[in-house]
Amino acid sequence: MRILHWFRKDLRLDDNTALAEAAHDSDHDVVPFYASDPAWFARPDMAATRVRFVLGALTELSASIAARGSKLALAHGDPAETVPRAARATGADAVYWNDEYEPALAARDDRVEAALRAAGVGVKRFHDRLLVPPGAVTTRTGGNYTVYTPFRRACEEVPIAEPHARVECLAPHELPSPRLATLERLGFAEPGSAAWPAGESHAHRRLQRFLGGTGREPGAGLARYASERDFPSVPATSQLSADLKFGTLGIRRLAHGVLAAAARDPRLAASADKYVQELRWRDFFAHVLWHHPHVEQGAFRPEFDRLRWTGTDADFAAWCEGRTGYPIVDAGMRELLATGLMHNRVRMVVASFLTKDLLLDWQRGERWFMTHLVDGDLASNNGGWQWAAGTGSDAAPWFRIFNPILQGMRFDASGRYVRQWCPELAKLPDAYVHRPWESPPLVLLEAGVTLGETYPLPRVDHAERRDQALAMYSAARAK
DNA sequence: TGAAATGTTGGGGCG
DNA sequence: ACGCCCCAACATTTC
Repeated sequence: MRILHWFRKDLRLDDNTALAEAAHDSDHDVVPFYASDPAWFARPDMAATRVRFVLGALTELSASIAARGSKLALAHGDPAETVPRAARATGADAVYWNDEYEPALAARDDRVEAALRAAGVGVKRFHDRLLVPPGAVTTRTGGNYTVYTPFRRACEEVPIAEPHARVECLAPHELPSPRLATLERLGFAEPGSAAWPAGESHAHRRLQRFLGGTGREPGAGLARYASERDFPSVPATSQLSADLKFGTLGIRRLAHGVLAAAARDPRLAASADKYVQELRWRDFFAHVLWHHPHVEQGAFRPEFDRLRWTGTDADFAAWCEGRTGYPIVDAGMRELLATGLMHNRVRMVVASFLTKDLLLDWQRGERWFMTHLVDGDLASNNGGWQWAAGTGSDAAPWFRIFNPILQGMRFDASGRYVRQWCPELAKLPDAYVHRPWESPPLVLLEAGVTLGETYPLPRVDHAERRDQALAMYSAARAK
């Protein structure tokens, strides 16, 4: 029996559920196939940095498949046509793939499955990308969880599956394996951010570095995760979000890697526990989107669709470009443009600032993030924004408003992060680096800062906007 | 996975 | 010695 494995956002040979099952069921007669879907590239919020990441991951995948005596078959077009065509051309009895849970992708996959079945080709779909698939945990009354903590507790009762072995044996075949398209051919300009080394080997390298396996970076990553993951200038995070997004790393490989590291060194236990909890937020938001697809269009709680946002386009532009005059906010927004990532603590700060200081619709921020994040994921990004805006299922209370100065002083006390991304403030003393406008004129002079020229004056008064935001939210709830 | 406003307590200065 | 006030430190409530 021959099986076509349809690669999608699982661009790896290791710990790949559908691929491993296909290798098993077919006795290693697996044809590897990637269908590039024009609808995906054409999404209005698609980011060039993500397209580039996918192309990089495909390049490596294609090479490692070639090294195993096969080749990655490629087709460009609607998968409902290209997948059945590829199955027919290669004489496959069945097509296997790992499921996606975004409503549009799930609907597309249903169409592909129907087309395959109509053509007499079998289909098997697998859960792969989450620790716990949607629908696998239910509340006592049979509903789905909308609050994180009970969700997490329920998920903790479900054992994390063992990673699947890397598939080493793939079948030779006659399907076309054209050269990969380039960014330009796909209609994207080279992004301004530096490229993330993409592909399975880079993902594993990042994982090993996070776990401290190289030994070259003492105290790197996991060892500091529990205590320092909230400090944006400290490299205590895994940097694996894009690898999880595009499947260059399997979630079981990651989770078991972290847990095994903690088993070897008990000092890592707290960090490992915390890290898995953060992975469960990713699961949580995927489940919320699956069960409540309306969150893609608006607030989880409909009363918050009535919020009357009063911020201006000029405010939005200042936020996007990192010139609000609040250093921690500007640093984060510039990090996003320069790297395609932003530290999670800072994501919360800039999201609070957009909604509650600039009084701008969280959906504008959501879209901006999607068009610039290399790890941009509908469920996680939407969930994060709804959390910050207070409109979500298990959101921060709407009246929880971050003070960007206090957040800066608490999580970037040394100012290292702000100085990295706002170098024009580098010479300001720690005491003023998060509030340059309160700096004595002489101190500004010595630091070479001219407010309004070398660095913006604060665009809004935080205390004032805080009151306005509270009034805005109260009004929406009262109606 | 806040922050600000408000309330309470207790030590010390001082008449 | 005593009461009063101030205010820092901490706790609680409110947004």
